[in-house]
Amino acid sequence: MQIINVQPETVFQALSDATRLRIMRLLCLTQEEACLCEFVDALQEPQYKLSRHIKVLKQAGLLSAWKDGRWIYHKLVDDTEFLQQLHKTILLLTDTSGVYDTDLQRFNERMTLRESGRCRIGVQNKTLLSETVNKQR
Amino acid sequence: MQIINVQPETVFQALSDATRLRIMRLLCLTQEEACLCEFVDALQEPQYKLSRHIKVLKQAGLLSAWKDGRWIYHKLVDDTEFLQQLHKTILLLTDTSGVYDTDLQRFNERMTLRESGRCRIGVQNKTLLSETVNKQR
DNA sequence: TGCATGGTTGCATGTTAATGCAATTAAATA
DNA sequence: TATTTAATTGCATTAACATGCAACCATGCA
Repeated sequence: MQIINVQPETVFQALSDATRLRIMRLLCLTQEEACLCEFVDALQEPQYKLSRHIKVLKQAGLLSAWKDGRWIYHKLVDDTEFLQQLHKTILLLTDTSGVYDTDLQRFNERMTLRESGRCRIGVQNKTLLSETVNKQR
Repeated sequence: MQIINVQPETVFQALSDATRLRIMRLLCLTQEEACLCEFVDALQEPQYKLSRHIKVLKQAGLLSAWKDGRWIYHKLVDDTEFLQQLHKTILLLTDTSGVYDTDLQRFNERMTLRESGRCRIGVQNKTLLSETVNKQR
């Protein structure tokens, strides 16, 4: 239902960005599904930035999503042998800088705030939100 | 001796180009080492173009090379579990357009021209060579 | 030592992509 | 129905990248 015709190079292109690799690594490690606000708190990156990176991963056929009210949960697509192998490969990346580990810790902490397995709060670090200027009228 | 500190995203960045994937796929399939002119005849792409793509792959720690006179042989680096897994993944890419297969056929044909396992001729398709303009004096 | 040849590279050009800001969309709730 | 809020997106800017052309480097051989 998802992947129709993604060029091989598009997949690797999607993985050629440090932030997108952090997202992928986190999902490979945890085998979880998560919404944008949880990614924001785990990676400590601006909401709009992660939103766009997730979009790229989705268009490359690497992620799928389902909607639950205002929350959209993202998870790995793993319905081909290629993708399963790719995930194994991503897990073998050496965490030289320690980011992957830090991301995982913050993610796990953030996951404790779920209620009955669902995200019920928004981004905790408010500085990472895009602000809407008060409309003067 | 080769990989010192290649960022994870640099590896995938190197694979995010169709031509570079063709080079990698060919080497994964054949487990061979080959010189530039052999790649040129196999992929039917300009010499300078492949030269630069091979350089990118080398800088990403994916290829290594050794010199034999005027010929330089390139081969896969596979001294880590990550790289071995990566090669498996590349082999699982579906050859939707059939390029990988065509490349392999032309490569195998080209390999029959080797003498005692060595390349002894240059690029066969001369239109793929960069030409030097005659110097007027 | 000069030439042929395998391979590399500087320069110019067009394209794609990442990011920040701020506005917008969409769904739940008061 | 107005407001809050999770998420997306248009716009502008900057940087990175692929490519073609033609010159250049480097090695072996006449």
